[in-house]
Amino acid sequence: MTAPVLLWLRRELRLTDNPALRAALATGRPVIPVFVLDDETPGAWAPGGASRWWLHHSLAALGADLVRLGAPLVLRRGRLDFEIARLVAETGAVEVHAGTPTEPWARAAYRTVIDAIAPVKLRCTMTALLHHPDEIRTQAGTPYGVFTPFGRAVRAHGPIALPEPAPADIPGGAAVASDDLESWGLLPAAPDWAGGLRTAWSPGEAGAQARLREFVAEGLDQYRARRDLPGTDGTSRLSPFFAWGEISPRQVWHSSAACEKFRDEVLWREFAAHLLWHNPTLPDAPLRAEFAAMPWRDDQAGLRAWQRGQTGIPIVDAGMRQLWHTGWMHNRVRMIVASFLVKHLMLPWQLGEAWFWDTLVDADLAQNAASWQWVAGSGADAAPYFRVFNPVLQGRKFDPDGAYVRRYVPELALLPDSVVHAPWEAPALVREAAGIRLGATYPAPVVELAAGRDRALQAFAALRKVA
DNA sequence: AGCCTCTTGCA
DNA sequence: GCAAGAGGC
Repeated sequence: MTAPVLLWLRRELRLTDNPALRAALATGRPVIPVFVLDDETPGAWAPGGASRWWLHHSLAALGADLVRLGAPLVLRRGRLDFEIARLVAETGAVEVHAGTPTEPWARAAYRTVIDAIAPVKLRCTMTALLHHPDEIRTQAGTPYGVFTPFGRAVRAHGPIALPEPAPADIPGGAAVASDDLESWGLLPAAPDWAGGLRTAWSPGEAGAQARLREFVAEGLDQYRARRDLPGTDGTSRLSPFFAWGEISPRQVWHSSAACEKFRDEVLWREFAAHLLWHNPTLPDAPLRAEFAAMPWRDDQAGLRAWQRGQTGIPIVDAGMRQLWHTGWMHNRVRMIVASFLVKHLMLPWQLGEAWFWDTLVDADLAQNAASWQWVAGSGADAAPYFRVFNPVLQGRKFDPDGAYVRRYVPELALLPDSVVHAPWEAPALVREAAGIRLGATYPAPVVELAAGRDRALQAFAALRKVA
């Protein structure tokens, strides 16, 4: 019998346009697909709670698809290098095919896998990005640090390869023992907090394809006009499918030719991944060194109010509650809540990054780190330090009828549009008529907005002076 | 991918 | 009295 190859799937949980799968099939050998759950090697960046919920359903869907195609998915739990080496030994595999890792911890781990399986080779193919980060560089040969020229360079780099269809069948190898997915305990049990996630999402490749089709058919032409309005269904909501590689950026790119504004968002994703590639400490340390001296505050109560959506600022609380209940937050609101944490509360962006990592179904190391640093002002192409989002003005501008706030902060539902984003501005009689008592039925603001803004501007200005 | 203040133009 | 645009932070 022909010796098999392993197809090690990690964050490319799809059959459509999966170059690693294609490379494995091209060997002409039986293919044994494997997924290894390793909660040790990633350290702080092991998947968070919401990501684990998603992963469970994604693996269940992929497993069913792979059975149908003839190559059942093998699940193992343990250190990546041990488990891949063990599987090579068990199966007599002559090669291991995988997606090119993009996270710094994974890039290091794959080097230990290479040592552990030698002389069997690990063959990596880029599955997560349009281009390998080394392909996109400035004339001077340096990585791009500003989005606009980066995007221009990607667009000028040549046509994006067309997506490959899923194979009709996969020649499987001899049977290999697999863990039972249920035994991994990826789903929350006591308490089961995933009710809102189940309502909001259909994880897995079929769900990804359905969502893409629906967005292209019904949302793409309105994207530019509605993308910033959190009360509407104006964004693609593809991010969680991207996070586990249930859809490929090439497929999304080629499906969205009718809207360059949306393609820009695909390129922002690409930009963040390239930034992390070239700056491995991006998730932990400010890219601009002078930000290490930022006098962040220590405020457990403020952090907790932010996490729970109890800051007393309606649009912030709506966003944080949307995140808690659905595992996702509208992008416009992500910028608002992040700015509020980092600037008005002056809490370190790493605390927000960690909370998002645990609660987002689309948690992605590069996107999360690059975006938090962008808001904090410490990242590449960052928002200037003096750019402080005013959550009341943002709310009035992007949620003018308060639909979003009312949906996620129902205790404010009866307030008139004019004050729904600033209940403290409402005359006492208006608040009373709406059933609101500040500090009782809804929190008083944890920080006075003008004072918080001034405090942040002063701290950031001092930082700039030092630099 | 901001906010604020000031100015201008018009009612 | 205000909306809209310019320019500084």
